[in-house]
Amino acid sequence: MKIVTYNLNGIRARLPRLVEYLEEQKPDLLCLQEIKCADEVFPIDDLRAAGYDGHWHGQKGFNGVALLAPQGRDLSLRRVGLPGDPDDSHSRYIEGALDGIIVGSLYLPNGNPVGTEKFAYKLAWMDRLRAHAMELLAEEKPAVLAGDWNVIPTDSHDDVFSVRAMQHDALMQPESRAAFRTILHLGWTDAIRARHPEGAVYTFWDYTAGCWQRDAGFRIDHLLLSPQAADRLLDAGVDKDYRGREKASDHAPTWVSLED
DNA sequence: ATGCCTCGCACAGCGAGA
Repeated sequence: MKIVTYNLNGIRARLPRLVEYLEEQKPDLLCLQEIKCADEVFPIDDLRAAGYDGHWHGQKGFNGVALLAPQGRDLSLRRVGLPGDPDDSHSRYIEGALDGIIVGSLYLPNGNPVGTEKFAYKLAWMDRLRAHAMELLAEEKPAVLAGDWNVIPTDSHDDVFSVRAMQHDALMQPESRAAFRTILHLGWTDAIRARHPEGAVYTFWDYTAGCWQRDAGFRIDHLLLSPQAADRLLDAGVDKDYRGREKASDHAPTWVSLED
């Protein structure tokens, strides 16, 4: 079972890339982020024509998350929105289940600039995610928390092309990393690092300054596995070549394969 | 120190991204 997380940076601008991905990779479950559209203009007809269906939680212009699975598969919707703050207006979390596996698609706040209310919002959102991640573990089922976590886990070149270039970014701050580690240490497994303990595995390359061409990327799209999911881990990786195609997102699809 | 590029919005540049 191939589960993919893909930050699209606009589902309408990326529709040819997305349909191509579905046809070429045939994922069992796709977690989307930054769809950047209101619910009523989500291009569900185009996705159904490509053989997929799903659930989405949109927002005009910004954010937005979704879950897709092949038509005919029983993808159920468990939750829209992250619990813990009824006043939070950002569409950043949606959760479903397929074949007994719980899957959350999350778009964690970027948090820049550091020292502003945006950074405080990021940390508060991460604390809400921690609480929900605990609730999920208590179910003792296979679960995957997949998405754009907007955290570069370490200073290693395996995670970031240049510490110096990124050191003041919200993705690299000790507080962001501590919150990420706190969630991991509840009992979640970082699927990419479980399968690739060493070596650069980047998931994002900025559009500017020729970052893609010189492989100046970093790792911020993560799939975290509950113990029951980690027991079934077969492989994980990044479908990197989609980043180099025409009208690409600045993120590459990142995936995990679980034993059926 | 800022722009680099790209998106959506709305139809001109601007906010946001990371």
